[in-house]
Amino acid sequence: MLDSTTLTTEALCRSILERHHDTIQIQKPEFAIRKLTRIITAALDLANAKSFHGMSLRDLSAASGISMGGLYAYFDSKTTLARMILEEVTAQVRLALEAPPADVADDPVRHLEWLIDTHIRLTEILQPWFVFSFMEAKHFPRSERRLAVDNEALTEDYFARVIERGLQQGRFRPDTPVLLASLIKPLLQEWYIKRSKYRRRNVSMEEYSASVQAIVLRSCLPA
Amino acid sequence: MLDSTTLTTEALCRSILERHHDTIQIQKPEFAIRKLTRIITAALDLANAKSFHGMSLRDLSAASGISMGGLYAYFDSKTTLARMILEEVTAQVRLALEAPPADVADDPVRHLEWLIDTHIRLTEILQPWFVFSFMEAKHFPRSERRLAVDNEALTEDYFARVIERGLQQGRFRPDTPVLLASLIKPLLQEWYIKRSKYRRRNVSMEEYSASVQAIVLRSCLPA
DNA sequence: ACATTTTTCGAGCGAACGCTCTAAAAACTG
DNA sequence: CAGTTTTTAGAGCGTTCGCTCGAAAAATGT
Repeated sequence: MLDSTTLTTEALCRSILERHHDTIQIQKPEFAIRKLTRIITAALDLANAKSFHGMSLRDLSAASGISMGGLYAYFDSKTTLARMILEEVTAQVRLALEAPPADVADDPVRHLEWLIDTHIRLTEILQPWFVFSFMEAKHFPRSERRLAVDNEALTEDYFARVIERGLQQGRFRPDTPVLLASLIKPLLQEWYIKRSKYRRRNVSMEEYSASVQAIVLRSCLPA
Repeated sequence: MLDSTTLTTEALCRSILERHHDTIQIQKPEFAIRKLTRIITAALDLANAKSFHGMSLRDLSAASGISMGGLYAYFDSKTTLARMILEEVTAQVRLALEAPPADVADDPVRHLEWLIDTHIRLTEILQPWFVFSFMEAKHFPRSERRLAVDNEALTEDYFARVIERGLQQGRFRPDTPVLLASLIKPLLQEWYIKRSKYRRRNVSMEEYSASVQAIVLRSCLPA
């Protein structure tokens, strides 16, 4: 079960530090994590308020309280900073969705419900991270763009495999829309991209999750 | 019926010229439309390849074949250029969706199918325009951002009204997901935002439209 | 206490940005 | 063809960008 007390920004930054320990010039890990957390927090704030391009490193320096030069002890270019965030999002999606509970994995219907609910819960906790990945990915150099594309393909694949299994087991109607797996993804993205709109309308995460589940299941369950 | 021979870039640029005739310094309309078409075409190309921020006016000058100074006879700032495109997209959505054929307007089911199909056809013809509106809107000043938000609210409203009517007439199941109208929109956006993905998979517009219609109708029609 | 390493700092670099401005070219008018 | 208006061109302005670098400061080791 996903838990917002373990999925903290600090925890993700620890993971980032491990992945980039060779390029991050700071020696003391605990020290580095604390500062990296300040940097990433500020970067997500600024990038989501304006855009990653619109956020200057002087902005980031002021918001994080770390000098221009100091920032470059943690990354060697602005693009690397973006890559850190993109890679971490992919890693967390993998962690969250790859291993469903045993009692869920057997039943395609429950598995589908679980995937939808888990994805929404994950993006609720890590909303700024997912918004960043989605909104900024298009504007990056090729290799970084691939990261975001692969990330979406990964999510779609989890759904495609469950739907395929449901069809084979005869649990889903044969005329289930072929594109269903592809079309679930935008339904999940809507939640974090338009988060403020649903907050304004007092739509809870549970309501949203239930609506998506209803739409998906009614299009693949026998009438 | 939408027609790609009347919905040309030139036709939209004529509409833009009329809306901005007071700030565009060129006197001869036919002349202005021809050049404005070159500018907008190049701007959509460049902005969608990189991003609107990433597109410099020197890029635009080179791609459109119009000098730096010449560009400013058509707009007084880069933001105004963006606003021209955003406003035109909103206008075209209005034109396309506001007046359904008489034989469609009476039946909520057919009306819903028509809205979905028409929106997909519209965005197929004007794909670069819609991608621009969606991708770039977040990064603009407040007033321009409002344009894009209103645009989405407008689309959602067309769906919300039809669904409401279907419920009142008892044509739709009472437990139709409350969020259905909001969730149709991301399904329609997926088509133009990920256009290249579906081209790669040989998914035709008709297939896509049918899938979306199936998903939507199965969640609101009685079982 | 000093020596050595690690970390912080922000002024400064070249490049690119949005935008302006004036002189020349082109297009009309009579 | 001269006179007038309209349009074009691109160098140049001030600003901001990503990024660097050497010196100061802090932390650590002996």
